[in-house]
Amino acid sequence: MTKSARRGPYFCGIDAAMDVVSGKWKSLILWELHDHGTRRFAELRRGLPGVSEKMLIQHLREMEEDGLVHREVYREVPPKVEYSLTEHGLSLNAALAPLGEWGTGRIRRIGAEKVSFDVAATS
Amino acid sequence: MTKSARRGPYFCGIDAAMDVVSGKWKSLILWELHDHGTRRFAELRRGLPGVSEKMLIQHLREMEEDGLVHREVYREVPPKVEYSLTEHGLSLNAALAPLGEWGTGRIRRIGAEKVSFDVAATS
DNA sequence: AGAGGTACTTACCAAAAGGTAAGTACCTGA
DNA sequence: TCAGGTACTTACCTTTTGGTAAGTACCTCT
Repeated sequence: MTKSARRGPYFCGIDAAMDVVSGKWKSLILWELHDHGTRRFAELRRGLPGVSEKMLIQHLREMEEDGLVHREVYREVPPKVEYSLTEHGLSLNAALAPLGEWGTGRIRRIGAEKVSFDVAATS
Repeated sequence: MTKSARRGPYFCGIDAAMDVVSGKWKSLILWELHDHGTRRFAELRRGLPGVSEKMLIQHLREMEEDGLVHREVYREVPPKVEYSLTEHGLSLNAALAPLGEWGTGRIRRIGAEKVSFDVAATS
């Protein structure tokens, strides 16, 4: 009855890697966590302008299932939960670096804009 | 009136790269073209078990628009069209290599299966 | 007292992505 | 003559993905 799969079968390695990275915000979450080391839920939400809370936890849960992020719950009130990258999350991020450079080159080529906060924020 | 966009705005390079690679078969098309240098439409279809003709051309057209593949039409009967990677397609493929290796490692870790022809083929 | 913050969860809805199956026009080989 | 190949195109439908908005429970600050 799980709605998540992400366990193949796969055609090749790229196929398997894309499966865990595809999702509107996943690569951004990866970057955000790599950049800050560890982040709370609300910090991530603020760091990803435009993300909905629903998608944010959905993605975080899937990435936890896939062994990319670690979720540390502090049993206090108000609630505190910290997210960080696991070993596999870190290596995935490293593997994404060349792709990021290629993308930066493409942005230059086509003259695409960067997302600005006023574009991303819904209010 | 074009239904395709893929022109940003983007949060970062990975975002921009993912935009042109996301699509069920795109990375596979990239690999297939890199592997064989140049392929005809029907050769690609046979090389990607399970792909529908609709998605195959849709993806090929988008990748052509994005400057990743070159489409060479030979005005003969029966029709002959050859697809190959452009300079940018080749460099994208190179940038995907580390991701492919990471994915191969993940397949090993979770013990995922490779797609077999009987799984992929619809008839 | 009331606004706003913590981290979610849930129901409902819209848009995007992808699949099926048929049609087109012309050719080759059995 | 008739199946099967070439490279598509089109209409229709299902599945997947993502967004909205509300609710939960408890806290701090003004």
